[in-house]
This record gives sequence, C-alpha cells and structure tokens, in this order.
Amino acid sequence: MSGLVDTSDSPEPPRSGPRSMQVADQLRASILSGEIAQGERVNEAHLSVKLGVSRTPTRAALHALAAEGLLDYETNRGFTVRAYSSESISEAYEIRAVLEGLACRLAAARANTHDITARFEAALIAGDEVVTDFQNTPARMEAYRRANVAFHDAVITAAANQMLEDTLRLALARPATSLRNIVSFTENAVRRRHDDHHRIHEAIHAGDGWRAELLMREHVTSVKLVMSEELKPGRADR
Amino acid sequence: MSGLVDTSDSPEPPRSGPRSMQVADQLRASILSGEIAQGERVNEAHLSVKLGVSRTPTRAALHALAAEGLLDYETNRGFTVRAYSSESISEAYEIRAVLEGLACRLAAARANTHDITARFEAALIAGDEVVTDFQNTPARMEAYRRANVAFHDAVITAAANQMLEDTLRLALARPATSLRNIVSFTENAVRRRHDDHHRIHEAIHAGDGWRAELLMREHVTSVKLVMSEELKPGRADR
DNA sequence: TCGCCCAAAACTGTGCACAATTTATGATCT
DNA sequence: AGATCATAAATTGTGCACAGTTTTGGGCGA
Repeated sequence: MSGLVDTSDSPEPPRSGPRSMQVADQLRASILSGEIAQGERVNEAHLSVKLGVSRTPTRAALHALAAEGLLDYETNRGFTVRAYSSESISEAYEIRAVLEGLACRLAAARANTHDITARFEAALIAGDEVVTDFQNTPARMEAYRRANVAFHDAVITAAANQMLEDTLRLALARPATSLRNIVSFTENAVRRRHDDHHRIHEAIHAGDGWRAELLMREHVTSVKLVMSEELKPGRADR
Repeated sequence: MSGLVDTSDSPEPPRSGPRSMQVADQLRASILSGEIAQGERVNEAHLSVKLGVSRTPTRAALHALAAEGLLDYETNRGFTVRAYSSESISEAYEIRAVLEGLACRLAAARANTHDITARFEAALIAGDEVVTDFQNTPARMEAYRRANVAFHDAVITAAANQMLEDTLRLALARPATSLRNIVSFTENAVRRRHDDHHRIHEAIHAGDGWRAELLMREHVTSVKLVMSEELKPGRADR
C-alpha cells in the first residue's frame, strides 16, 4: 500500500486510464492552482468542449471531485468550486491531528512486523540525511518532502485500518492540507519536525499508544500553527 | 443544517428528486439490509433493468454510494459491495470517537450562542423524559433514538466546522455505525449514556474543551464495546 | 489431463440526442 | 418605475447506441 498522497512532482504525470480520470486530474490541478475561482460555478458543456471530451466523462470527473470535497453539488444546479478559507485550512489540520493521532495509537497497539519497522527506519534515515549537513536547496527540500510523506505513509500503514486510511486520504486531498506542502524549510523547523518523527516512532515501537497519539497530535498541530502564520495577510515573502 | 443522519423511520420516504437519487436510496437500502451480499459484484445493466431505469442514472447512483464508502470501484471492472467485518465496525467507532471528541473540544472553545444552548437543552430534556419512568417499549426506544440523534447533531453544529461535519457524516454512513442503531436498550445502559450526554454538555457549556473531548471519546468507546459484545457470535437473543 | 492461447461474450466507458428543470429575458399591469 | 408573470434560453438529467476493456469459454498442443 503506497501512495496515500502522490509523491510525484508538480506537473502530474498524465494518467493513462479512462478519459474521466484524465479529466478529473486536469480539473483538480486547475482548482488547486486557483485557475478556477472559489465559489465559481462549473459548466459541464463549456468544460467538456474546452477539454475536448463529451459531457459523460466530464460529469463522472465532476462527481469524483465532489466526492473528494473539492466541489459542491446540488441537484439540477450543477457543481461549484468549494471555498477554502484560511480558517477551513486550520480546521482540516485539526482533523488530521486527531486522525493521525489515532493512527499512531492503533499502530502502537499492534505487533511490530519486520516490514513496518523497515519502512519506518527507511523514512527516518532519509530524513536524517537531510538534517545532517543541512542545506536549503530545492533538491534537499524535495528529499525531505519524500521522507515526510514516507513517514506518514508508514504510520497509516502500521495502523492497518482501511477506513481510517480512506478518511485520512480525504482530509489530505483538501487544498493546502497535502503532505506535499512543506512549510518553513529552515534548519531549525526541519530539525524540530524530524525529531518529532523519531520520538513518534520510538513511542510506537515501544507500544506506548497514548504517548504516540499525543506526540502526533502535537506534531500536526505545530505544523498547523506555522501554516496559519504563513497564511496571514501582509506577508510579502517568496 | 439539520439531518446529519436521517431521523426518519425504517421505510425511507421515497425521495422525489432525480431518478439517480431514488436509485441510490433503493440501492443503499438493499445493501444495508444485506439483500446484496458483501463482496458481490454489482452489474450496471442487470441493476438498471431491475429498477426500470437506464444505465446512466444507475451509474450516477453507484458512484454516489462509492463516495459514501458502501461500494468499491475499480476502473473497467465496476463496483463491488464493500465488506464490513465486525473488526471494521470497531474501527469505525474509533474514528467516530476521535472526531466527535474533536467536535466537543471545538464546541467548548466557542461562545455559547442562545440557539446552540437551546438545541442542547431540547435534546437533553427529550432524553430526560425517556429516562424518567423508564419503559422498554418501541415508542420509548424511538423517542430515545431521536433524542440521541438530536444531541449528537447539536454537538457537530456547535463545533461549526463544515469539513468535520462532512467527515463525520461519512463515518456514520457505514453499516452498523449509524446513530440510529441503538444498542442495549436497558434501563441501566440508557441512564448511563444519557448521563454521559449531560456531563458532556456541562463541559462544553463551561468551556472545558479537554474534559468535553475526553468524555465524548469515552462515551463513544463505551458504545463501541457494547456493540462489539452484541456482535460476538454465539448470541441467540432477539 | 493439464496448461496455454485465442476468439467470443459480457461488461464498462464514451458520445450524442432529447427530456426535464432551472435561470434569464421581456412584456404587461399597477 | 417597480413588481409580476409568462415565455425563451441555458443548463442539467436521462436514454440509447457504439467503442474499448475485461472476463469467459473452448480448442489446441504437450
């Protein structure tokens, strides 16, 4: 069980599957990039001619994105792009915090299989390499991004709860909530978050479910706070 | 914002909307009643002729139910009824516990509006009436069911977090997880659960988020344990 | 008899035309 | 002018035919 979130780069590799999937991918990108304004109504006919397919796969794609929470749907009134305020992004992190906390508690309650331990250690070692001799370069940032995704993937795999995985995937599908969004790539911030990962794994490995849960909740909450700070208006960096 | 779960009775009032919605309702009932076996593949063509509609609304309904988590979907291979073991039901309760716990914490952090307080008190008074002069009759059980739904609805409303509401609705859409399934309608069990509700509201009203969260987690977990006990094989009651 | 491969059947994906509903437009009355 | 209602335009819902993929079944050879 790999990709809880996709580990690919920004230009998504155009999926080969059915057109409806391709349309969904294109649309998702358009929404996440803000190309389509929040709250805007999406017209099936216009969209289908723009993408060069008929309305049928377009409708399928729209329903799929509605299931992901990116669109709202009303009977006989079509789809609208769901609006995500900075408050709603905080709300999404709150949900991530309790769900990933639960995942840690469940993971700790299970026997440590060799496979799971190996995945944790691979993710942690990958993170160690970024932290040791830290450099703020795009390549290192991408390496840390991958290590981060690998760690959180390992947690949800170790929890072995299919419904939790589904629920969490939905929460991560929201704009600005994805694991791929690394905030604050400074040495101190990265060291701190990576140390969190080590401690969380220690607690899971030791079977201390409550400690693992609390550590993960704190970990995600601290990321939320940093994210909220960066989203505040009046910042002109980047 | 009312029905997080529907408060209607077993024979769902046949919705008047588009055919695809009607089909979805019928299918949902068929799946929840076990009429369609778990793991069974669902054939679009057969289903559409059986229900007297074309394949188009049938497909829409199937995708909708897949979004609810009742069906699995694979490209070019169609839909299958998702299997829910007793373990997965426990897993669903774990998720409910942390999500409703979060809802309580958020609710406590907000100012108590008159509207919210009124909803809580209405739900609690309705429960009081069942507990006072307890009788194990279908009518009383239905009354308690409604009071229970009203209370949990009030919590999620008070949390004022749209994404949390959506996520929770998904968790409650699973078989045997719905709030409508009242387990163990004995005097002691009902008194105990109703007392939990009172204490949770006290904590929320007092602004004690952590206490409210812990109480709700314990509340849902205790229901999970009762449910797990009832689901154990070898019980011949009812 | 067992396994492999290929063709046919079954099933899902897509395009397109038409029906039903919603939204926009403008004429009429006060 | 402003409101109201009927009519037209736009948009979504449904039916159906055909294309692409998967699954089934049978024939062939070892």
